[in-house]
Amino acid sequence: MSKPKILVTAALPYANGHIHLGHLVEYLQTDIWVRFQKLTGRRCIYICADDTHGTAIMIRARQEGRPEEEWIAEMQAAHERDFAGFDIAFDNYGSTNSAENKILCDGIWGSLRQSGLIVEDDVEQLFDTVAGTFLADRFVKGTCPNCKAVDQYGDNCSACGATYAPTDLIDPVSTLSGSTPVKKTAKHLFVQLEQLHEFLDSWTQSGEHLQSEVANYLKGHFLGKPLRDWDVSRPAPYFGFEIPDSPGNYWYVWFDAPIGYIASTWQWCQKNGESLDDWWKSDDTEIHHFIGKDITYFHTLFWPGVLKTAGYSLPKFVHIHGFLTVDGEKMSKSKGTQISASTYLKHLDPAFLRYYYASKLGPRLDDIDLNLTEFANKVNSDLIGKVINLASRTARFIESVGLSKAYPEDGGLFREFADSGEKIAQAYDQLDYARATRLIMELADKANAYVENNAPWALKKDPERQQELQDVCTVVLNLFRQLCVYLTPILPRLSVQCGELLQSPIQSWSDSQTQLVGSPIAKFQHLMQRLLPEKVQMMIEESKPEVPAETAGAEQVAAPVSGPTSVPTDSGDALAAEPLAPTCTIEDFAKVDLRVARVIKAEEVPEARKLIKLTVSLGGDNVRTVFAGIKAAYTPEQLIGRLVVIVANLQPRQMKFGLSEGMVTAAGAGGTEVFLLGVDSGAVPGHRVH
RNA sequence: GGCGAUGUAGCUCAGUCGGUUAGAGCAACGGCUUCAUAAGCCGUGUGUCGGUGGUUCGAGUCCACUCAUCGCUACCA
Repeated sequence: MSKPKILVTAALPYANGHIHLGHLVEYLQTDIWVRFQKLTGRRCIYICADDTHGTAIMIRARQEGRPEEEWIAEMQAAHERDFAGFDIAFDNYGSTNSAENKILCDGIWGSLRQSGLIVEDDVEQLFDTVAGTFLADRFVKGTCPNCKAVDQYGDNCSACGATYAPTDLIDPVSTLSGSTPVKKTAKHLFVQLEQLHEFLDSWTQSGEHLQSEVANYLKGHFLGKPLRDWDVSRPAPYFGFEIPDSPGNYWYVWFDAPIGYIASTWQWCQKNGESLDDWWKSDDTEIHHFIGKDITYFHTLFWPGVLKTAGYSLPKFVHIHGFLTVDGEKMSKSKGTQISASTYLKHLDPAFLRYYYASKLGPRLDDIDLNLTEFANKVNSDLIGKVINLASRTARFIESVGLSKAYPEDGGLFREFADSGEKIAQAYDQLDYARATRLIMELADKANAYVENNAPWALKKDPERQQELQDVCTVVLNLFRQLCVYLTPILPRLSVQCGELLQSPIQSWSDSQTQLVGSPIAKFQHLMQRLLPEKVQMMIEESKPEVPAETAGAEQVAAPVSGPTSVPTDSGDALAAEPLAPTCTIEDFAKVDLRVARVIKAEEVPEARKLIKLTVSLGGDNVRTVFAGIKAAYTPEQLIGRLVVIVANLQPRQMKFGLSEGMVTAAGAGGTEVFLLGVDSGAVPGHRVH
């Protein structure tokens, strides 16, 4: 009997902020696991979506003066771009604001109604008559009813620690409008979770679905007493889905958010001719949720309760991870340690972070620390010094002859590497990536020692020993390939590069068991650049706020995934003006060879209206002529000497004024709005852009 | 306050059912090597395993207390 297929979800990022390195712990942990499962031949899909509803989005859109839909579309595009930048490969990335989600919410709501779980009750809340909306706790400030401290939020007092309802605040003020809110009663709908108490007790405590500390936490914190009713509705105005049988009321964002997992799966099913029931109502599918520890409650009590009631499969496992700290402290905007995904990508290779996180991630809820010094050391030492170095110190020796015809005697190394596959696979499967990387690096050490003991550089000098040289390099490159197979879930790009170098793509975990002999190898080129510590510093500097952090207010609403998220807000005009192109694969992108080049000459072309004739150097003798349509934005003098990024393998084009042998990349709308792409210091002509 | 966790070498962490002189990687130091992206190899660790007390022939490993750190504490998203 074949193993069940696997459906994996990561928490839905909230459409109110950008992805930062804290969020990425989860998406990378999940991506690595999915890639591992796929590599071993398991049928597995990775599902995610943007979480788009709620008061915070509504308020934000109002502040921006545009429709919520526009705002969330823009955020979603940014999220997807960030994920793609880190090689996080979702099978489907949906949105909770989708037609599919609405239909599913309706159905699940019907089940809850039918099961008699829904009750109505009046809730008194503060209402902002100016903004015309009920106020969530964080949108109200006032004087603490207990200690009389002023300027406290609606839920608890930072001075005395008292907790209270916002309606208890003395002299409350709405942070939205500055007006004095009034008390107003509205009807809310509740889910009586207590009716499912017995089921939740056994599901959470079975030891099969949760980490033990999570089960303990739930037992101690919630399950020891009656479960409270869960308020799942919000009165208008609210950005979300209106409840069909309760007009004027909307589902609370946390009701429809997890249903987004199903909705996104449904979209995937539609695209791939699959049946949703095969994935969400079948014993032949294991559902695995990956979440941060801050949203444990929703995924381990409420969500199983909903699934159970509505007749969907329960999660096989909810994997919960800890938070990210940077240099041992909470991420801090002012210290520049709250680093956005896009800022990271401007400076550093995503492979670095993928590897570093992997090397620190275990199966438990401990927080993981991004120690910036260790980050640079470890990445350089492990990836460049140990693994990649194996290829770069041997491949060149046998570029012309390829691999030996028969696999040489290697003292059992290949066998040993192959046999380690099982242990490494087990570590991956158990989410113990730290162990997996440790095991892989142990092997890399052995491979390097083999190089040392067999000194191919000495063999090279002796014409009598060329066969030996080829044999030694064949062994090392085979070991290198085994390491690449084992690292594929973490470093998919390296895996592809290894396939190109040895002209045999890595397609399966079992590739680590087969020897490559008698085949040619490609000309060696660097597989990865070293991590320069100064780039880390630049990244931190760029992450620091330019102005002091704004005081608390509507801007600072937490995202559903760990960590604070307020970041500068850019307008969506540029994106709207030119919508995203259809998705391209990494292979598509790899066809375009972008190179850093230096402008060594720039000349006016008198007859041309838009063109400047550039002579650019890729280093050495490699000089070419490029015509660029940037006359309105730049003068030739401004260009000489600077570094640009060019498309270096573009088919040359005969233009009126001469042959253009490439294209200079630039952003902007055109005309005077043209901004050449530059590179951070450190790059030199000839560097490829990856 | 309650609850869940964590506290082992300068840093990040392993230490399985309690059992001989407590381990790894990084960093540091010494030597070797030069094929490689100043990469590699060999060698070097006097750590009261947060503290106190207890159980035991024996505890980093179990128990109690204690200190420190982190997180959660549902109508916040």
